Amino acid sequence: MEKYIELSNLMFPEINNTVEDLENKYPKRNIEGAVTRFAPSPTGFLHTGALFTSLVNKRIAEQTGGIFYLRIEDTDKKREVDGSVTLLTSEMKKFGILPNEGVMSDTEELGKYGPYTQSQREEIYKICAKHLVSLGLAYPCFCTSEMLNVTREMQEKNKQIPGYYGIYARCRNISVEEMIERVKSGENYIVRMKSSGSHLKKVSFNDLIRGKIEIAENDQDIVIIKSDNLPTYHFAHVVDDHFMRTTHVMRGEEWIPSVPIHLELFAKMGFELPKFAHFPSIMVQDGTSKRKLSKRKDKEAAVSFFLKGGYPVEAVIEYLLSVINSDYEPWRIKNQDKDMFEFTVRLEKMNSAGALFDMFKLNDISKEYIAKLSSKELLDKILIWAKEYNIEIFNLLNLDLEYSLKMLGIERDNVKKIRKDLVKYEDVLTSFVYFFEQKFEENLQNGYNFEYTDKINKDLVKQVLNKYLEVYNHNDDKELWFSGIKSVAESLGFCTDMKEYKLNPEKYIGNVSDIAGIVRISITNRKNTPDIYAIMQVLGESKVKDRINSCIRNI
RNA sequence: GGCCCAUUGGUCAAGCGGUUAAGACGUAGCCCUCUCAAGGCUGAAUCAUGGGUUCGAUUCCCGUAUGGGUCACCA
Repeated sequence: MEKYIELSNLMFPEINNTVEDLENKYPKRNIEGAVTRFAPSPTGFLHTGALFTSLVNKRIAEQTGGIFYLRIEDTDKKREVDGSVTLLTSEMKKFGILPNEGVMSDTEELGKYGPYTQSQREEIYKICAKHLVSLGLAYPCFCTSEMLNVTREMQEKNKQIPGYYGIYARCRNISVEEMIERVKSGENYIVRMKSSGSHLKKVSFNDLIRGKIEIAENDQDIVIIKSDNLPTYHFAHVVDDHFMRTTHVMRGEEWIPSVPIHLELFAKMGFELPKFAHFPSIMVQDGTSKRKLSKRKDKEAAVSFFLKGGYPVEAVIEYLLSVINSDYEPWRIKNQDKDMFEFTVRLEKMNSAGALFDMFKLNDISKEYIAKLSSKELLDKILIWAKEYNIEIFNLLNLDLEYSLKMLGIERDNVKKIRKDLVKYEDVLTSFVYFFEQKFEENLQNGYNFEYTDKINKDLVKQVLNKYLEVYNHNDDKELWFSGIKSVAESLGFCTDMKEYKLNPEKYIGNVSDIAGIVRISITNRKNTPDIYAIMQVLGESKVKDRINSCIRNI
């Protein structure tokens, strides 16, 4: 026993504090609610799956009146990408899932359980590693990576379970005396946990989503401190989640296979076990099979994809909510006016199979969301978005804010008949090009979109437009406006009654909708638009007349 | 390959031993209509497979298949 203590002092001479000191420094939290966390590696942008994970963690904490904190897991210095923390936190902020403790930005940290960046917690891990060594539960391993590779290859060749365990765990059987000698002599080493498990025995734990999960015990002497003096994920997870007093460890399902390691580590450290929940992955269709959403292959894997395109962040969150608990949608339909966060997320209702990312569904939720906004709210949101992501749209809308507001207000007043053609903010440009003079003219470079037929030829179109100009009165209300269209139709031999036209099409040149269509194209150069009367009202009398006249001249 | 997790329409999924197997997205048709969108109505489409257990299995158990995950001094 004393030899182990000697060894631990030799390995960690600079460490004087004990686990007990840590227990005192980071006392149990005095709150009822769940303490949850999101613990990404700073390897780049915020992944859509990570957004999903942090959303659940945040909701569970908030619903129970707990704490949701952000911890940065930067123990792999090779993979670290500069600026990640700034990106990660700013993207979380945009989606409204900022933590209430931990890393808040690259320069700011909140809370008494820090530091919340793992590379700054070296001493804490060392205290814990030293503790294990002093108890004979961890030991220095002098094996080189070359030796490890040779062993692994041999094991694979012989169809044995690869890894550092049993007889292959060469350094676990070195006598303490020899360990002391070799450490003293300055030999390089890393620290491994001395496993006492057997893969022939099973351990089980309760997963909040999946229920009881039974897996073989861990029997590997896994590395806890690497040669760069930083801990491995497993060790850092156990130490941090204990001393940050996490109550619910909720992460991706890729962690399930390593839970036995964590279980053993918690036990060896004498720490109380947190609750576990493992989320299914968000999948994507790839040919005939599905696979995990991939950073490299899938544009929708990065949350910046939604930000850039101008998906309302609320819509993305609502979509994710509907993936988390499919009863979110019926709830939403019933509770139109409620905030989406009034919906209670239930882990046990979460499906444990991976769900395909459904762009159609997102689009639908997004349309629905935008449709519910007032034109003022919409304009404000688009402006905020455009200022950062699409300066052209920003400038166009700013040309005349009153005008932009009226434009967005078209067919937005009638709740039952509201338009849903905007999926994302970016779409204003394609949907409403013809409202912007310059854009409209650019579009005209390719000519007008008239489709001439035997009956409706260029001359007739001109005739229609000339006649229409005669009856056009900008102050007409919608009904009068339509009778104007009808009168043009009648005078040129077009039918004004749709049913009649359908019955006897041969009697007429065309019907009113052809007349309206001609006017529509002359003003917007589009075959399909929202209510043409409303468009004319927004454009204003002079612009309407200019466009019709210009059309007559140029076709 | 070992181990783990999963499997209800094209997609997300309700269901938790007896149901005409919900709903939403998508899709098809019709209606409405100045076009489109929206809206309304209607339709097509699902329990992976083989064994058990049971009076009765989508539901419980076992095998098979398929898909996913994981087996590092990465997280």
